[in-house]
Amino acid sequence: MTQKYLARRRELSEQICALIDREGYEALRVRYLCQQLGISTGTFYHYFPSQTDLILLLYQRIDDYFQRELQPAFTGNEVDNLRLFAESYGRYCAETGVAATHCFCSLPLSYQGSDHLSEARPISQVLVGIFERGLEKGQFCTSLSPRQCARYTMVVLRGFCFDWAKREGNYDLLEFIRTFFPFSIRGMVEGWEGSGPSAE
Amino acid sequence: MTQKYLARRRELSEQICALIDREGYEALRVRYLCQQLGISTGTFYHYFPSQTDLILLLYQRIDDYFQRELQPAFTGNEVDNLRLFAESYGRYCAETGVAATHCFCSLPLSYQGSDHLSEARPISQVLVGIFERGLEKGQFCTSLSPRQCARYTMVVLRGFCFDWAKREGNYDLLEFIRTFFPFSIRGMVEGWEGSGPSAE
Amino acid sequence: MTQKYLARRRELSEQICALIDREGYEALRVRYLCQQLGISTGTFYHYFPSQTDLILLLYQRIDDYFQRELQPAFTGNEVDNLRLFAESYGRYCAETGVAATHCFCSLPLSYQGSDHLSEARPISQVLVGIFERGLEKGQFCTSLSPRQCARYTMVVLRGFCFDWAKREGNYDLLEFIRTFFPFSIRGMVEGWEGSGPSAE
Amino acid sequence: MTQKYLARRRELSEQICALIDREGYEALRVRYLCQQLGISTGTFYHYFPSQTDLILLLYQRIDDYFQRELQPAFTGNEVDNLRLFAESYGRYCAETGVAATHCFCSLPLSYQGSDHLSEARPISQVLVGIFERGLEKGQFCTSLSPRQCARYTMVVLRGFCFDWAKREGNYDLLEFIRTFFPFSIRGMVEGWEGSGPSAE
DNA sequence: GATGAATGAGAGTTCATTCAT
DNA sequence: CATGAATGAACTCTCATTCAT
Repeated sequence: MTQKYLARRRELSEQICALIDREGYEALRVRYLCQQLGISTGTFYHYFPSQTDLILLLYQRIDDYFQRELQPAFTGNEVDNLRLFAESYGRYCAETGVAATHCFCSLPLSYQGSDHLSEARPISQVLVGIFERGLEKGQFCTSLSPRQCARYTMVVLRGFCFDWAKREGNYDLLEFIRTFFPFSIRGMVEGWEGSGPSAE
Repeated sequence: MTQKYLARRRELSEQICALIDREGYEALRVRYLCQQLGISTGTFYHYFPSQTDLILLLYQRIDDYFQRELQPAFTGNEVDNLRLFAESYGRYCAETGVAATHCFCSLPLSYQGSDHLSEARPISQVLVGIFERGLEKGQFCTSLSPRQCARYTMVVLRGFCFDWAKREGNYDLLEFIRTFFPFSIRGMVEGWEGSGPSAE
Repeated sequence: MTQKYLARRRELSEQICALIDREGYEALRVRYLCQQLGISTGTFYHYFPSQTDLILLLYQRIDDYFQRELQPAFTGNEVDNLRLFAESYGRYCAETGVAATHCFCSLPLSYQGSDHLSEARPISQVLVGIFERGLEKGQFCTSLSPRQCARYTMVVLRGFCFDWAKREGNYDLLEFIRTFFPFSIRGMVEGWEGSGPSAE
Repeated sequence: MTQKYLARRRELSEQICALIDREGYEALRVRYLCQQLGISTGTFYHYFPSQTDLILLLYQRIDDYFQRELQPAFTGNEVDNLRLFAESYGRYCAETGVAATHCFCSLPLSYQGSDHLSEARPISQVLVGIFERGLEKGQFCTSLSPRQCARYTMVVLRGFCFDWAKREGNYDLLEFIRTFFPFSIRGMVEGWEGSGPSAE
């Protein structure tokens, strides 16, 4: 039954994500993964036709996180929301672990028609929303379109997190974001300095 | 003779770099690489004791580029130099190709005691120099140290280039840098807008 | 099922042993071995995680032989049992073949915590038992401990068999043992001459 | 010139033997050996047409040792000479090292018409001489021929030394020989007990 | 004589994937 | 639904040996 199938698949997905968080890339080897999950390789391929499906899991998870957990916490102040977004992104990476962060920052380009970097992805939509509303309300001050702002923000944030993962998490990612993200954004926000930490 | 050995090694290095530029990761497989170069695996290992030595090639190349080609072009205006640096970095990636860019942006962390992300690398030193002189001359306006500025700049630039490579080079990297790099830097530079292209 | 796995493993083990007996060292090369057995290398590694596991096969086989086949044949006369042991050891080598004999006489020292020369191995235990009982019953006459006697006996017997293998089995090992083993033992046994073949 | 060639070859031989004593099997790899000796592989092959020639070196050396150093020390008492021989053999192995001992005990069978186990080898001749004179003088008491005695003695001694090497030299070989060699020989010698150490 | 660059077969091992049960 | 035995191409790396210089 499809219902059952999807439920089991979701269950396995969660276990796999947890495994990747704990053990990183290693967990992506089918045999090892199956051992850890206590299933046969046959079963794995029953639910995940290809190994690369695993990568989609990581993307779905981050999208879910931002849609379900973050968006409800937003306030009417889009500048604050933006800061919240950036810090949440960093916190997500820090919690998810170096390995998983490295993984979804670097590995996949696009796979089976699904573009993981796409602005169509929910996480980008959340960000675009922030800029749309912020520009409307005059909280941001830039000639860029909301889509451009969102794109730029994602590139920078991903850069931050990937650097952290490449350095094996040997510094405080959240602190780094709090210190340097304002620099990246200041140019787009009138009076950002007054509304958050500043390096000056 | 060592002279001869080094010359041959350099010759092979160049061919390997060219191959990686053309074909990317694939080229890193020893057998394939040897086929393409028309040498035996024995010869390869004669010059490159380990496969991972290949990665060092990419880093050496970029360091060479910035030391030999860029630094002599610097002027007394460090803000201009910074822009030059960013654009050169982008141009280097664009010329080097998607595959090689992806390769040196993502793959190696550190290898055999040589930390490829280290601020000690020549390319970072060049950047630190810009900020040191710029701060001295009052061309920059920030409370961050030159090292912090350089670090931040590298993280952002790498983020730009890696994004471009992950999207398989399907947009103009240089244009992207010209548009968005000023945003990342503006907060550190008094009057940046007036001294270069602006998105406003 | 583990049952099935072990059965298949045993089946392959036997084929491998037979192959080693026939062809010796050569057979230890994974690729060749797989060809001969008509299995893929993947299958081989499924049952034998490492090539060195093959060596354990040879040791297990000889241990099994002495525990299952020889020990039940022992009588109350430990001097006779000792002779039986020596001749059986020789017969085992002769039947097993030059190649396998050379193999387990020379190659391995110790592997993965299992010491193949150890006095703890079943084959040594069998021998120690002979000397323990023989000394108790006064059938042997020596100041050495049972363990020392067993150790000495094994060293000598192994020396005999290894020599035979090194000479490519070009003489009758059993006859050699019947002729010379008494010399090695006589000093420990009161009246050995009367109880067996003598070179006088 | 042949003279010069042989001199250089002998010089290299000695360096190689020293190297094997120090580092064991490893030294048998042509490349490594050449590095250590400071010669090119071409030079090596000039003097040693094949790698297996190296093994002959070890045999020649032991033969030389027994001919030059031991034989002159012999007395008129062949029983003493036999003991001297056994202890010298052990001492030679102990000095030569575990690696070299393992090497010449196990590796080669026969090569290019030269049988390393042959009774024709000088070392065996020395031993045969002991038994020939001993039997003549009535110092030994056995029905075996001198050649058989020598053969048996070599097999036992080699067994002792190989065991020592296989256990990585973790006990005192000379003490072992002093304790156990008499057992192996007692049956052939009237009154051996009185003429040397006994385990009783 | 001496060099060392070049060779290339062959080593052990990994791992995503298939498919009969 | 689930199993896991079987596959086999591909991987990195080693090393004795040759030969043009």
